[in-house]
Amino acid sequence: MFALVDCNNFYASCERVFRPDLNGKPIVVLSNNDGCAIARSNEAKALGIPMGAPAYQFEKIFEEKGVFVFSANFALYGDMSHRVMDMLSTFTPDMEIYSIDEAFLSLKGFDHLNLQQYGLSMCKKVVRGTGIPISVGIAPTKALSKVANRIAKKFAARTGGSYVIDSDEKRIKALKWLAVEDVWGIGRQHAKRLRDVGVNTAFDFTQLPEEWVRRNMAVVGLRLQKELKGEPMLELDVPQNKKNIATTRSFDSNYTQFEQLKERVSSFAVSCSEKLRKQKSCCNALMLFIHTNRHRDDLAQYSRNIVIQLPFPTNSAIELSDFAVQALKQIFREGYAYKKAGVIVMDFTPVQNQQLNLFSNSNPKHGKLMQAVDQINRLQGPQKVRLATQDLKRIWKMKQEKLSPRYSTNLRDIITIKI
DNA sequence: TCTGGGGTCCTAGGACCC
DNA sequence: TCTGGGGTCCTAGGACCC
Repeated sequence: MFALVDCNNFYASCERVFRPDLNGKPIVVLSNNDGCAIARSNEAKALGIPMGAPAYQFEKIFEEKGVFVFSANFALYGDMSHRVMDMLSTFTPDMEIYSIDEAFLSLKGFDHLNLQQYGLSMCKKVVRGTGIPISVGIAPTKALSKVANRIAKKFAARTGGSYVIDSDEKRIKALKWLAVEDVWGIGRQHAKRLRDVGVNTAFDFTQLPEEWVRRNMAVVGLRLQKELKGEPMLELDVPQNKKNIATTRSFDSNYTQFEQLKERVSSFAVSCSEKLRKQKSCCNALMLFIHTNRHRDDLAQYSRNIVIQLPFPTNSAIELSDFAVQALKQIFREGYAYKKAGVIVMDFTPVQNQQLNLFSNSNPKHGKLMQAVDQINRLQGPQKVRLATQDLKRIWKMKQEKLSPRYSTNLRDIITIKI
């Protein structure tokens, strides 16, 4: 059996942990630049604020209904996530952290336990230890544990936050209840096609002939169908190094100057290089993209990307920044108002076994230098040491008007309790 | 005026090899 | 007039996830 544990309205719940006065109040967390709603408390959902809602379109509702709005505080959410995962890891030796707020737990060999109770004990321990409410779904396959989790959450009043699918009756009842577009692994495109052929529920999907599923949804769809029928096709995934690493941002305003973009692009490359070093990889290729604001049809549109193959594998901030700026020179055009850019590094090789090039190689001194930089930044705070090509004047700043304190990761932000 | 960011996997088809 | 068989690798595009 697998358990799928996920945190309820995770980002909103994190904000609530340190603001208990917000219990029962509507909360919305915004994306970078305070752009879109990326998390909502149940109360905010009830007000009809959809996922991804542009903040400016809902300002009036926020105001009128007294919604508490927060800028995304990833330092806080990342730390709270660690705490939750730590607690969960005490319930099984075998666990896969699936996302910032979700984990699959293997319950192999736990058959002697009352699994419903076991799920409830997870809820109790995690909420007590971290303040974050969770839901637990338990079933014989990963896909079914996702279904069970939905039920646990949706009917929390009855389930207490934990639900087990351990019989065919329960499985079929659950699948008949679940709309096909809500199945894990069925997105918009597949959902539409399925609805078109009269498949409305997860159960209908399991009744489709395998050839149809194979033809229209490939082996991924077939695997999913079997999982929903109760035949396990997916194991716990072991953590692997990333195959691509990206740093991309929308800008707070439109950029028209090469110099402005250059500073940002350089910073994105530096950020990628830090992530590369963290997983001890070098990259062999780098992609850069820039584009104007797609939502503005009154402005001239321009969008391009370019991939450059590097002459040698590297994770040096200096070298990657150079390559990114070279790439920018190739695709930058005057006369456009740029709104977003990003650097994506690809085609990794491990640091230990680099293929050297006869004619040009990564500067051997950079390894030591980067180590020193990483160490300083780790101790003194991010971005203490930067490249001169980066935005030294700090002319840009992400819009974050409603940022909460970093309660759990910054000494200055620790709460004081008056007794 | 204001609209996020970061990932994965699979497949078909073209280019190439012997 | 007749014109094989069996592979691999790469890439773009499509689908999905949180």
